[in-house]
Amino acid sequence: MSHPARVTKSVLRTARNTTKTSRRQDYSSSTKRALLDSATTLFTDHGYAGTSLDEVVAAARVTKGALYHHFPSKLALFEHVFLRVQESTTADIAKAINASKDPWERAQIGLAKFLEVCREPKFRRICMQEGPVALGHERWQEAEKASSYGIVQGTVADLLADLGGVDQLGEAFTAVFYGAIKSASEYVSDAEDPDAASEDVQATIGALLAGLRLLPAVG
Amino acid sequence: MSHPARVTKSVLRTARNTTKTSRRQDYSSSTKRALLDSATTLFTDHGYAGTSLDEVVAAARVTKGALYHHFPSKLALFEHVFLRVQESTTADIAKAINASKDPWERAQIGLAKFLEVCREPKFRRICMQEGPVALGHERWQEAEKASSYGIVQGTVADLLADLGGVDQLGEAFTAVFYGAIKSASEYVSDAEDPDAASEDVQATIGALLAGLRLLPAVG
DNA sequence: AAGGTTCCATACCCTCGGTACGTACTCTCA
DNA sequence: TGAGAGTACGTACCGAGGGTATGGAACCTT
Repeated sequence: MSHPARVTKSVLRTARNTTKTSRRQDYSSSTKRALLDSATTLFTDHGYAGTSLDEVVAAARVTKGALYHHFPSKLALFEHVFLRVQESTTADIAKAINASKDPWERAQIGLAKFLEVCREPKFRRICMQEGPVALGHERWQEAEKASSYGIVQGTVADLLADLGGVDQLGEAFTAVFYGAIKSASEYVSDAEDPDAASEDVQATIGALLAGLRLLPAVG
Repeated sequence: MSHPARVTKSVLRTARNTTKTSRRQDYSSSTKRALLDSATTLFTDHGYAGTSLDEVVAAARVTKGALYHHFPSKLALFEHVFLRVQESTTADIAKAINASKDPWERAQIGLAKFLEVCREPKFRRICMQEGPVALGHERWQEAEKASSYGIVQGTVADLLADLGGVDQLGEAFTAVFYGAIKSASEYVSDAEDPDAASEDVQATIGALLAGLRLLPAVG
């Protein structure tokens, strides 16, 4: 079998391109990307246990030999998919947040953006639902702390600093708040009118935070 | 093979017991319970995908014939286990809550109790982690609404009614609040000092609710 | 251009969920 | 009270799917 589909990317590069990637490497990375892409859509649609490697390699038009050349196991394949989705999503949120400097506004923007990306089935299914079970709770939490949770942590820290004197509750507050917005995203995604639900949820969380402002001493 | 282990329950009943269960039914229900018990511990320790039916039947000292006589599939077995754990847990919480009449106190008691039961690996693993993936998000949510979520919904409704005039946010608020306490339970369970973490978390949620009280108009 | 390496296909193995069927035990009823 | 019926299993097997061993073709190196 020749490789008609894989050559696409390499022929588009000019002859005087200085990058030293060989044709062979182009083929390889292209099939790897094809595997990751098909795996992403299949995992999104049928979950981790619900998709067979035969389906993945068929969709990528290769065989299991190719898959096991690039990934040591099904779990490793999922982990790559997971990290890729998580990374791109986190980057989106971080970019949106950095549009402002005011901690309360940043929190508001971040929440809205988070609710938005959570409506993408890819992120919901792979990162929120399948992730913890497939990777194991421990590994999943570790990855979370480096991405979404990390963003919330920073945002919340700024929020609490703005209030002053509640440092000792920071960790607990972050955990609780993170759970709240995750659940909020589920609520929005499942709602028959997601836009209206999104407004309700943002109002609710806004109310909770506003109430926090009125308290003289939280700790 | 005789059934030395299964006879235990029936011989304890007195001879003049009026219940009309036959010896055969005793055997049957005993093996079914044994299957559910071993499945519960194995699912708790290794998750749904991580436990094989061979392990389950070996632990229950029967064979797959017995298992498939009582349950049509592995998933059905898990669902029985799931519902059993969920039901007993929900009953515990409901009982604790009903010790008081004041909505704010009921919420506080319920939260404390919820944080407590979530520290049991059985409930955490089966109902919180494996449940949504194994049963499917839809089926899991349906079961949740009839148990833990239902309790929270009632408690929150009383809370908001006490505040007055926030009916339209009830649904969204419940969803957000439920996510908050679920995440709080995780935080407590994973903490190196769960008791201290539990206090922090309860203080945090208490602060959020207290802030809510100060708001003139939430909706 | 010859050898080595990378990349991938083919064929096979093993675990595990599920099924078909046989059997022993028990309950019912004549 | 014993014979038929039905229940509660055990045993043997199948197929799907994750994983491996092996071979070969294309490519890079020298």
